[in-house]
Amino acid sequence: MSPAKPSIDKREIIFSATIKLLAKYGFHGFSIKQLAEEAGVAAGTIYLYFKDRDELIRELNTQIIDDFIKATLEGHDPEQSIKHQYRRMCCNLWHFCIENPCITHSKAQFDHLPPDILRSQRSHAWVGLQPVKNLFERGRNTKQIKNLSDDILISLSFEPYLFLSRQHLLGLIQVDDETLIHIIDASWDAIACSTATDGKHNQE
Amino acid sequence: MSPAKPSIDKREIIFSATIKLLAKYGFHGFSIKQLAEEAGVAAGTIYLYFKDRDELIRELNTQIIDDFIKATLEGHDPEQSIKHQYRRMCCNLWHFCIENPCITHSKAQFDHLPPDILRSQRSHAWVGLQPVKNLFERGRNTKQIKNLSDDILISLSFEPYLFLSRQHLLGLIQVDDETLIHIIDASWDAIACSTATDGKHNQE
DNA sequence: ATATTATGAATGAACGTTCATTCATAAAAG
DNA sequence: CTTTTATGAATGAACGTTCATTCATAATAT
Repeated sequence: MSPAKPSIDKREIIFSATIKLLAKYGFHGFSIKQLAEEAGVAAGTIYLYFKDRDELIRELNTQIIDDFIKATLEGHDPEQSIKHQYRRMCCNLWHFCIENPCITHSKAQFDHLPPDILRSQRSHAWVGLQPVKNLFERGRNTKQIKNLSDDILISLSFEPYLFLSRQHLLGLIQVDDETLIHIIDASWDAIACSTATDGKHNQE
Repeated sequence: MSPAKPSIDKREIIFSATIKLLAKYGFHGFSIKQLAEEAGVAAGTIYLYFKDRDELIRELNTQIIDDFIKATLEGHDPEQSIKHQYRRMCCNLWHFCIENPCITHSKAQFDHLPPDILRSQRSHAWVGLQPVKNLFERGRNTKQIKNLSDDILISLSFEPYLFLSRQHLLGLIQVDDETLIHIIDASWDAIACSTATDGKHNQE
């Protein structure tokens, strides 16, 4: 029907169409034909930008991880107090999730790929998460954060936001701004050393 | 090869073969033919026990949820202290996860099905989770647990164990018994009211 | 003109599902 | 105790569909 248009960022168009479809249907019912239709290109065009289906999925995965990390670290300032940095990150992560429903739901699809892919995905992610590692390290050294490994701290602190935001987006729960603050404080409690005074109230 | 036996638990055999394959390959690369091979039955046999592929998936999903809930609540005693009940549940959940790698990995596959299926899955789960609701309610009333909704408390407390156990099973992290205790305490901190003395040390 | 970009019909592999057939066992008949 | 008849669990080749991928052709850009 519509022949060769100028084309600038067909690649991006294909990416976002993929995200949209993955968010909507998951890997079930995701097909190149459907993707071509959603993206408004011919099936063959996709193969001009990606070697095959798997490469498309892998590269999208990498980009989504980078987007999440970038959003989470936005405005990061290592000079500030640890709890302040942490709160900022949580807030960033939460808002990125609810402002980008398709990305959030797509990401969930990628979380359970074959083990070997998960491994490379993981090592890639940790590179970008260096500021988080630094934050945790400093927190452990100053006895503000529990003496647990980075992975465990991540699982206890940031991971719940992904789960919660997905439920929020599905309309299964409601999280308003005030509740979010309480959730952030709660997740902080999970990783923080429970000294008598941890500054919970005087930093509000 | 193996002739027509009376057949008792072919259904169970098919179930566990499905779990095994889902854990290994995910929904990608899961096919009826492969399932038949893994289960040691003919492709057609599967359709004697399940209407179609989707029904198999749905019923397996329900059974897995029930297994998780049953395992988590094992030995549950509403008479004991809230923290004691909570610790028991966490411990149960963790051990069920690491003792049943295939179920744990399979479950992850189901977590991201189409929204309408997720809804019914969810409402089904909450029925079995009544003891957890009761625990949270009592905790909120006695100011031992933060005044947050059940969903949010679940996300902050139990959900991380699924994520952690998957990583543990993949060999990406190591969690020994001592670390587990610290994780349980940490997840308790997330949902517990942070009064000056919350009995962290005198209940050990 | 030539090079680049896009197309979508064509292809064959792989898929879920069906169904005519087999056969070990159970029931009935001798 | 045989022999005959009936059963339905199990089979796997075959079917129609859908899929990812290719490529000859066409459109646009340089």
